[in-house]
Amino acid sequence: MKPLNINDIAKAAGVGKSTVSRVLQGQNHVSPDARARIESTIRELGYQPNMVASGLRKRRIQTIGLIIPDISNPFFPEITLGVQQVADERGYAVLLANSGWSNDREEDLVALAQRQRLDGMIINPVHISLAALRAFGHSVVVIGTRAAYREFDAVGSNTAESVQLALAHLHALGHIHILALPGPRGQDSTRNREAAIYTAMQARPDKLPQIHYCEFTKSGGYDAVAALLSLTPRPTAVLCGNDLIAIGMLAGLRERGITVPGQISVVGIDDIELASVCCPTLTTVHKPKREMGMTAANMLIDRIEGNIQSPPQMKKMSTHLVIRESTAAVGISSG
Amino acid sequence: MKPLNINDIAKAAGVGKSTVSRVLQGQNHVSPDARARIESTIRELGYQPNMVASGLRKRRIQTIGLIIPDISNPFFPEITLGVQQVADERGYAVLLANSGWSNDREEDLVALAQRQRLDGMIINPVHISLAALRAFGHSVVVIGTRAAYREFDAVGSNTAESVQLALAHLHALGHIHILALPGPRGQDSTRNREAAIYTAMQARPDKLPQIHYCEFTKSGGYDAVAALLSLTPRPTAVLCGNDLIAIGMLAGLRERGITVPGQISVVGIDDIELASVCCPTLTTVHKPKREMGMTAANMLIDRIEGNIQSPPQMKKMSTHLVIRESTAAVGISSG
DNA sequence: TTATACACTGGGAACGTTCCCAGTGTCGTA
DNA sequence: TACGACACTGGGAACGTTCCCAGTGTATAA
Repeated sequence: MKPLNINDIAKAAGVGKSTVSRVLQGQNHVSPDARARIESTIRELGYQPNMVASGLRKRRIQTIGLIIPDISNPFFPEITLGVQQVADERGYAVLLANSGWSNDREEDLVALAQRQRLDGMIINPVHISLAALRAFGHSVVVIGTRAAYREFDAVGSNTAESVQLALAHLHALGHIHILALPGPRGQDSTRNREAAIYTAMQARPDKLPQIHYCEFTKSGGYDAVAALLSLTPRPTAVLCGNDLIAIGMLAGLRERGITVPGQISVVGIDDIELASVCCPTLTTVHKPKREMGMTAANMLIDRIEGNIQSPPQMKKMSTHLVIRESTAAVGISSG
Repeated sequence: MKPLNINDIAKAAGVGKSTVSRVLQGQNHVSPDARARIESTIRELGYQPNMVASGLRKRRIQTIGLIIPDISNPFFPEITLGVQQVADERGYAVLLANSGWSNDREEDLVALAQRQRLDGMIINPVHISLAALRAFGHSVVVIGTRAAYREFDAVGSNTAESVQLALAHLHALGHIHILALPGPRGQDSTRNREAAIYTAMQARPDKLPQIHYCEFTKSGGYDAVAALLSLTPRPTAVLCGNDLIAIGMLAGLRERGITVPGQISVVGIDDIELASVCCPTLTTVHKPKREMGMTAANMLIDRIEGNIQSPPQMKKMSTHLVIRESTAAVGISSG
């Protein structure tokens, strides 16, 4: 009924519980004979050590938290896979939670992580306060490049570079009237993208893209079509804050019979798998999502295991442009 | 340095630790005065109870496991969201792990769940043995409708119905030469789909679809195009085991200049979000993924909390056909 | 021979909760 | 007044590990 414990094994193997514990932890100072006897007993009885008890004593539960906004956004499963792969290799389990872009949920989840005494946490923060994040009291790695969180380790993609690549591509194709959809108004990642736009356009401030705000979702992009069509002169290209927005926009444009890239070029950011399948296939800026997850997990576990005492560092992964069908040179007929 | 514990709170509030514990657990037999003092002390000092210690004593850690093959398959994030929503509402956290379709990983993960003393587990099994699943020793809910696991609670979609709907649709459009891609050879879910095909075709066993095996992935569908083209007479329609296969097939057909649905009709199963975005948009059988996840979580937590003592039950969620652009009546020119 | 080092061993305390139980006080009723 | 019922209280044992430490034995060096 009750699962076996270390004493049962000790008795069955005719040794003390300390010796069993040493074997479980792979320590020395155990005679080959005792070790063999213990190991075979464990196998025979199918004993699985209780990590809850061990966690209580060691203050290490071999589990990290991963808090993301929304696992159904295809950007995040890739991050998750990267995190899990490394966590797994290094002996950690991953507790996954979705904040649903809500501040309250984010703070609740961090409090939960604290109660669960997780060894560390990787979070893609949306609104959460520094105070709440500090209260966690263990190592934290932030996903994203937001200055507000600079006191924590972070891994993100180079937003400035992504936006720069996308805009340069559109400029090279002759696009001057551009609409930018950097994300929802008032969110940090939106501001990052806007800032990147200004930086990229320093040389020609007269040709700044128009800005329109929308959610980071398919329907956000879909709804933005109306805004696009109300502008005069009508933009010939759209720079979308992520691929989901771009895909929503493609759907909206198709519905209205506007051809892409014939009448309007569309470029996304992220390079989710969908981007290579939608119609037309999407020109976008590739982010190394899997690698970002792996890096985050490695940074976190290095901290947890004390391999790093240095000040917090931010790793910016580099990005590259993937040219597909959704962009083309600005045409003569555009109306 | 060291986090607060229940004794610190007891001392600060001038009561015994038992009383604090009672407040934390929302029990009676605490005077309003003491309760108020304790609650304000907790808030003031920012105390978060240690769920590891509590878990050790209560043998309940308020965490369930979710083991799926691959979170990057868009079918699973939806399941995950459903599970998490319910788990969250009912006070449980979710430990997520990917088996990567590997038997060894599956067994490792179940052993991990056992060591972590998770309260229960939801698993979409691929190959895992009953023995390994039984060894877990806590409640298990299986995702899928596979007979082998009938000793556990299960929630799945009605495969027979899905296949029946898809085939009926193709028949109604006049398709007789059909290729079916039920999944990878030798996997139970593949066999389920095949069985469903035979059942659906009982009335006209002479017109059984051709069968070709492939992975449940985009590239599985992509590679299957070659097999499709080698058949004579060439099938006019393809029934794909899931939407990813269908989308891979669409990509492969487009590359070879074969029009869909002009020359070949394609139908999928799952209705992932991608299906409404790809080109042409995909006719498919809708599965209530989110609801399946919610149901699984509710069944599991009911078991954990002992609300159900009844024999294992299987819930089959019903499905429905979503007709989009990828299917049409069989044409005159098909070569 | 003796001292020192070190591999090996097992018992007990500690981790932070929850639960059991025994003890106090108050109230209503016989 | 005496008594049971019951709200409230706090101390100690228990959950299953890990770590500390003291103790044994053996080999090596002086």
